[in-house]
Amino acid sequence: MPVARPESSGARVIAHVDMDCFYVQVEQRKQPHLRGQPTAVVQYNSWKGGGLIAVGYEARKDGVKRSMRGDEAKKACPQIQLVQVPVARGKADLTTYRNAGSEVVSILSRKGRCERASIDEVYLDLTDAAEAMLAESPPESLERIDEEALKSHVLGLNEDGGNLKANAREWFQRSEADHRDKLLACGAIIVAELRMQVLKETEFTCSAGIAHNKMLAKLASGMNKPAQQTVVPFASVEGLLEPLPIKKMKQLGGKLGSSLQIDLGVNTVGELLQFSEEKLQERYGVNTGTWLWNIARGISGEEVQGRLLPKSHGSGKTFPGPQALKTIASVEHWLNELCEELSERLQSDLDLNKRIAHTLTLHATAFKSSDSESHRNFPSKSCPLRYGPTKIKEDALNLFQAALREYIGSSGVSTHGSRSRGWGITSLSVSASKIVAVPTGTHSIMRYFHGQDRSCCSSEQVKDRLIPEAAPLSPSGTKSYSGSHPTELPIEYREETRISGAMRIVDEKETNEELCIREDVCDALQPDDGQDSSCSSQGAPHEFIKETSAVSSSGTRCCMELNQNELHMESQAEETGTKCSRHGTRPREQKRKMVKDKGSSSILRFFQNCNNSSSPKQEHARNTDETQASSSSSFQSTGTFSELNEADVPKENSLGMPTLGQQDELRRDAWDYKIDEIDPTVFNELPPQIQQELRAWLRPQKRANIPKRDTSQPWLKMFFNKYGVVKEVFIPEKRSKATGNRFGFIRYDCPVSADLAVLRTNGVWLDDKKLFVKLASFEAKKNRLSNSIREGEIYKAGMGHTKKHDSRVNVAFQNHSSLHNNGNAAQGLSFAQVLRGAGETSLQNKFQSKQIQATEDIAVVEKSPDIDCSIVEGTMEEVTDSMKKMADPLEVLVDNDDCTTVDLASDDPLFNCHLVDEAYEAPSVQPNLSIGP
DNA sequence: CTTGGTGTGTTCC
DNA sequence: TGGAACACA
Ligand SMILES: Nc1ccn([C@H]2C[C@H](O)[C@@H](COP(=O)(O)OP(=O)(O)OP(=O)(O)O)O2)c(=O)n1
Ligand SMILES: [Mg+2]
Repeated sequence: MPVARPESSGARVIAHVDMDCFYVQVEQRKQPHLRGQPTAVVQYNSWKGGGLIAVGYEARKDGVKRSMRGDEAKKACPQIQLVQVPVARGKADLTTYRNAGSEVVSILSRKGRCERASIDEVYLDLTDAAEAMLAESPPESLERIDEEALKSHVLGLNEDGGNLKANAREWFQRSEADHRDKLLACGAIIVAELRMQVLKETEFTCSAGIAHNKMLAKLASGMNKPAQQTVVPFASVEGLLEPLPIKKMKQLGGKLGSSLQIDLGVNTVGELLQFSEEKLQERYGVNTGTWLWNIARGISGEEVQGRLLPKSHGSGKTFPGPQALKTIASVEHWLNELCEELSERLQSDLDLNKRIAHTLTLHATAFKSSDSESHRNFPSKSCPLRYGPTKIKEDALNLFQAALREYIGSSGVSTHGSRSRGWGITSLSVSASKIVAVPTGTHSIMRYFHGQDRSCCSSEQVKDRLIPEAAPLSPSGTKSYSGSHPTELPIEYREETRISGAMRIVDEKETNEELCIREDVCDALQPDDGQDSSCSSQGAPHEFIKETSAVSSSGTRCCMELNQNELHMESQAEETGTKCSRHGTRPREQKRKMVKDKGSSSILRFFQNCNNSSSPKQEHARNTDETQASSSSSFQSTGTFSELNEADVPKENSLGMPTLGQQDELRRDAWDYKIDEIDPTVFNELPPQIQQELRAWLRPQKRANIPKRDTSQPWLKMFFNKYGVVKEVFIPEKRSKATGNRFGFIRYDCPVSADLAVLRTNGVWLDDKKLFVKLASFEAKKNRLSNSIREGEIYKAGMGHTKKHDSRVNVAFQNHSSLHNNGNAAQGLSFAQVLRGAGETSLQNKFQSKQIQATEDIAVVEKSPDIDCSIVEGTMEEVTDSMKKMADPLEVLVDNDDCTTVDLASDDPLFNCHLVDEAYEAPSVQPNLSIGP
């Protein structure tokens, strides 16, 4: 029953809620005997006791920090209890924490629009609820205000003197208070209730900030940390921000913040006020400049996104040091593990939330030992995502191979069979993104995925059946959960019974509808032979979260531009401006001094690091590189920074800027400090080398360019190693007669498809024939080819996209790959489905489905029924045949860039060749849709 | 192969 | 666009 927002005040009530030492609390709930004890969560304890990722407040008192090793933590706090992160498939498994986060979200989303900001944080827009409370039962009229609310810290209230709670009560009930303050008071009461509810239902404590925008709320939630809440009244904003070190502000904790410090000399938010918006824009770009100008004044119009579920899922692992993967086989093994986890989570998301991911991405990091100076990053690659563990594994491996070829190909390091020659993989990850809710319709996907199991069919049934029994962690609703878990299960068992982290969004409009997606709606949904197509495994949802607001509230969501406009408007309106108070020079000197002191302590730390590490480091240096060793010892011998000048640094430096790699080595092996532990406040007092490094660090990470020595055409190079290993490249002298374009041929070690039909039929390359650019959309293609191709005429079967092939051919017109490429999925268009054998869709009618039995991989953009699409399997002849049988071939516009090399004899000049025209755009990696051996 | 490990989200080109 | 870079939990 939201009350309309009064015109008079655009003030919002925004809360940020952050769980206290979250993973630790999760573990303490699981093992209650840990409560009250100094506790931390580690992963992989075998090496140096593992790495800490969460630290309880008792242990923090002893100086235990996140990212310490387990051994260090023990040293700092001998009684510390270290709990290990669960391990599954040989890697850390964060499922329990995701699920715990979901529990919390399901509670915190009850009172207003809610945004899941991270695994343990949410933002809430409580404006409506606060306005409603103010209208119906304002705090001043309340007999009793929640204890918890009264414990709020209210910035600006002098907390030092006298009774804090009395002060707070007075503030809450002041009748003469500003409307905005009253709203915040209501917000604080609501938040206190929510926090109590979280505690009651989950046994977790959390902290919160309540303010007029996200930025301030976030700032506030961290100010008083375990189990407390902090309110930022409008009037306190200036006083809060003015002395605040800029690095404390969200988004300024990294390079941008350092740049402000080093390049602008700005160390506190107050000092930022002196710069005009134009000045900031000039240095940091229009968007960032305006953003900086605004946040310095406490202005942030960013909306709370109504989103309770993650936008992507990922699974990754690092392989540090000697564990680096050096064979394709080991990469494949780990990719398989990662893909299995990912597939499980995708399956859960589908089951619980009816969401489908459309893009699979592979990331990796690698090193090349044969240095070769082109120190490029391992590229990431993506392709359309097909559901099912086996398909995901296969596609991920293909992506990896494509990326590896690119990585290796450019610098001459070779692969020898599957064994690496000079490369190593130090991290792998797969992720799934472009997740969209499936459209509503008439057919439940559950029936398909779960076969005979009717109980999974409707969401209601799922809810009724699964929630109570499957969720030892948390029944939905208000029933509180007691900590009576079975103690540590064996890993295997736990893995099988683990709970999905995904949550079901119940969309009001859709609750009673079954899903329209059916078996082959979307190629993406074909389950493969893998294990997780069964109903049971991990389908157990533990939460259904009702997406109350947001998702569909079409107008407010999305568009950055709108927000930016709001920003401007707000800066003119009230928001929380301190805009008149620029150039507060008076406290500035003091500030400087203060930060300087802090800075010198950081310098001290720096020296200590140097000294502490000098002897072991020296030893280490001996084991590494001469360069490092020498720079290390030169540093030690000089003893002071001021003497460490250019002459001391490795020769390369005198020639110019050192490479990043060299700097890295210097940084870590010779001196052993971390670049972001240096306090830029004292930048000018740092030794020149370190200044230089800091500047280098600040510079945008350049894409290391592929060395230019290569004279071949860039348009040709885009296809190098794209589909296989390049065996040969040849570039005719002449240009295409038709287009005037340059062109070339790449011969791979495998069959490819490309513009070959024309070449074959002609016998002579390119004579009198046109080259056609591959285009994504039917319309574009039609226009482009209108001169040579008539609608309604069948030319020849072919493929929409060049890709690797086995002995058989797939034909795809505007299939999911095209969708992937032209971004339709990303634009939120929904997918209709074509069901084998059923006759409801237009596509079906056109294709007379009976003749096309193997309609895997079908995706149709509803918006453009004219480019309905299909994939037909078979040999080239078979495919051509079946297309001729189609009732209405009008849409089947095929041009002659669609053919494969699979039929060619090995001595054919075009065997395994790909013709590349300079007008081509770099294609993306496609899943290997081939069938057969 | 190294700001520790595993995930997320946004911005820019 | 996809992909890199960045920022954060
Ligand atoms: N570099 C990081 C930071 C955080 N986390 C995980 C562990 C934390 O428990 C959880 C939440 O992060 P927070 O930064 O909110 O830290 P905590 O919740 O542990 O402590 P606090 O009470 O300070 O919020 O995310 C992580 O895995 N790696
Ligand atoms: Mg937290």
